[in-house]
Amino acid sequence: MANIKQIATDMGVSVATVSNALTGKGRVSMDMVERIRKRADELGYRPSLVGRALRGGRTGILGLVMPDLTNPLFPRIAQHLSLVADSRHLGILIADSRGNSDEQSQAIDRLVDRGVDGLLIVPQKGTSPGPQRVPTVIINTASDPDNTVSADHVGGGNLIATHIAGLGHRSVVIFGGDPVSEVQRDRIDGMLAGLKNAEEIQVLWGNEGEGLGGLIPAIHKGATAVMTTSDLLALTVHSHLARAGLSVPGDVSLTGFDDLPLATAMHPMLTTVAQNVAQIAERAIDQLSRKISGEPMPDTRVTVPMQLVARHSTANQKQITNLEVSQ
Amino acid sequence: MANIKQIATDMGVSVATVSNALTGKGRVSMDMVERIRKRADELGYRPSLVGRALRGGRTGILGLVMPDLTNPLFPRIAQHLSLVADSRHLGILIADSRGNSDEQSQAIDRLVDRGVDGLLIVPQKGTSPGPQRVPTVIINTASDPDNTVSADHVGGGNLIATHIAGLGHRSVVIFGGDPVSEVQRDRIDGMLAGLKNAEEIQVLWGNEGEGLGGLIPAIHKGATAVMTTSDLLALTVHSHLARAGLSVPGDVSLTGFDDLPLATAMHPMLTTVAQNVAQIAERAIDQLSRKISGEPMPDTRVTVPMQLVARHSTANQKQITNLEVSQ
DNA sequence: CAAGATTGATTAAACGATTAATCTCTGGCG
DNA sequence: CGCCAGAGATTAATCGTTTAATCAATCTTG
Repeated sequence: MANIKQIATDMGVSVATVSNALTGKGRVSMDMVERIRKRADELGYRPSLVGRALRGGRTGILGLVMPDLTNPLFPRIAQHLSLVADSRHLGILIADSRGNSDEQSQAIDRLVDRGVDGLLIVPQKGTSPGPQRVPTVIINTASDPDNTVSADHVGGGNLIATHIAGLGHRSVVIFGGDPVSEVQRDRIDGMLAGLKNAEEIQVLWGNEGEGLGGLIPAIHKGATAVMTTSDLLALTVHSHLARAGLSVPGDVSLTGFDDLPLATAMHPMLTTVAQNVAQIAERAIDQLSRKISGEPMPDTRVTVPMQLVARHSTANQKQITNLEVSQ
Repeated sequence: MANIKQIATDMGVSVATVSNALTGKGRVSMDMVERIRKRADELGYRPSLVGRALRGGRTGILGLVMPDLTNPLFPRIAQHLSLVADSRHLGILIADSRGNSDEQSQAIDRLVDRGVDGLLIVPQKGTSPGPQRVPTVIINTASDPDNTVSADHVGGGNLIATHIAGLGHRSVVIFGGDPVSEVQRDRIDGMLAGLKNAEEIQVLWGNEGEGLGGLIPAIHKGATAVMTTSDLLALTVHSHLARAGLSVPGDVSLTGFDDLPLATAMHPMLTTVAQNVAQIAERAIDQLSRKISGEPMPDTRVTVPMQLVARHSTANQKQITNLEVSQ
């Protein structure tokens, strides 16, 4: 591998001059700059980022800590983070927190040992990592303390609930996966806010088939819409409705959350709410870069709006139900 | 941050002695080793991996190149790779190849510039990256050239086809997403091999709703099972069958591939085939580490068996169909 | 034309570790 | 007593870069 010394001896100048010529700092004649650049190109010279890191005290690498990634949304975040990082000439080192907060801090330690300049943390459900030895930005849990970049889960809940209310639904079931998750609680809070004119709201919890017992009875008692806190949950609900002979959206409207790939694979395609993952990634890296370079922070908590994706699993409230309700 | 020099002056010895004491190399008295270790602990000393990398020529970092990750399997691979890497004291730097092979080589360049010791590449569909400047292992495309670690897609296809054949199905539809994908072609090859006693096999291609036109007619002509090359595809097929009034597995058996989270969220739960992602990750990093350290390679291509996950979307062939066939 | 400013380059230290080569003892042995 | 071996430590080079300090030569200016 060609290094700066090689170029220097080739051109009969000092390494300092080469460094200055290539980085554009210091004072070097136009002529010299050009010749050095040329030679560097010929040799296919690539500066050693390791050498640079040692001297400069910055590796240009960000650490990304993710929880157990059963949630299909995380990879998309990772993908966009990596895209944005690239464009800023940063690298991303990943670590897995394996579903518990002990491993989470170990993962963080390993990243810090490797000399990352900052940390991006998607925290375990229900935990919020304390202050770290390096600049840190938390992703995606709006209820967390400062230094957080997050989708507006409350706003998203509100958005989709308003959609449902606008279709005339007055009796609604809300189905959540896990009460420990701040994200899910936020979403439900938003839904409740958006449903303030509803006549009957029932909140059920449970995942992977549990807690579905209350669903069918609720519908027979007049509920005309089911709102879930995740597309995966919506799929489960959909299957159960189908088995009970209830059609979507004919008999009951159904909504998800996150706009996962399965939302368009289902039939009818799922009405859901999408996170602007690209923007979350961008803002997160923006914030982190600012912290690293010690710039003043304009706002310490950033919230990115969500977007309603209306598809075919929601429809106007049926007339029959209308009659029942108006009795 | 405490460094080796700090410890050295604290103890009144040279940095070389400290380094030797902490790494266990060179000649240092027991007594000295103990005292140095103690002081290092007190200071919370962590060696600078950057300094070490510069001197040693190895960063201890592996680059992971992933294609556009709409495929929900990739994140699981990434997760396990990160786990295995940890246990070997390696780091993983990620890069996204954004769906085309140009960006893929740029992503590789960036990783190499960062000084990774080796590359793990999950290639774009239909492309196979040529030889690289650093040791490389390709993941998950068995039809690729050497240096590949992959699930046995052919074997997996065979496995699930044998399951279907064993249930008495003789007329089968195979549904693939994208003929460009080597992986999917391998899977289908395996299925065909496992169905050699079948009487009628129809292969259809298409994703996101396309190509489904031929499905219902095929079933009315006597097909009793549909096999797909992906769980996502299976979900789409399932919805279409339901709309046509056909039940799974009552009227027709259905299979997926990969055992994604949605496989258990569906109803009935999907019979599918699972990749042993943990083992793939382990073997991949094993191979790569060997290449990096220049050890002789026992086998250049590694194949990891897949596993049948029989759930409730497959059942014995119906009697009615039996009659039809036996006419 | 002398003093000071400017330009273009060099020197050398620094970042944090590893390691080959060297040095200084002490003890063993003939 | 003299010599050698080996233990235990040090010295100094090295990895590839950046950068403050310095120097020599040229240009400006009163």
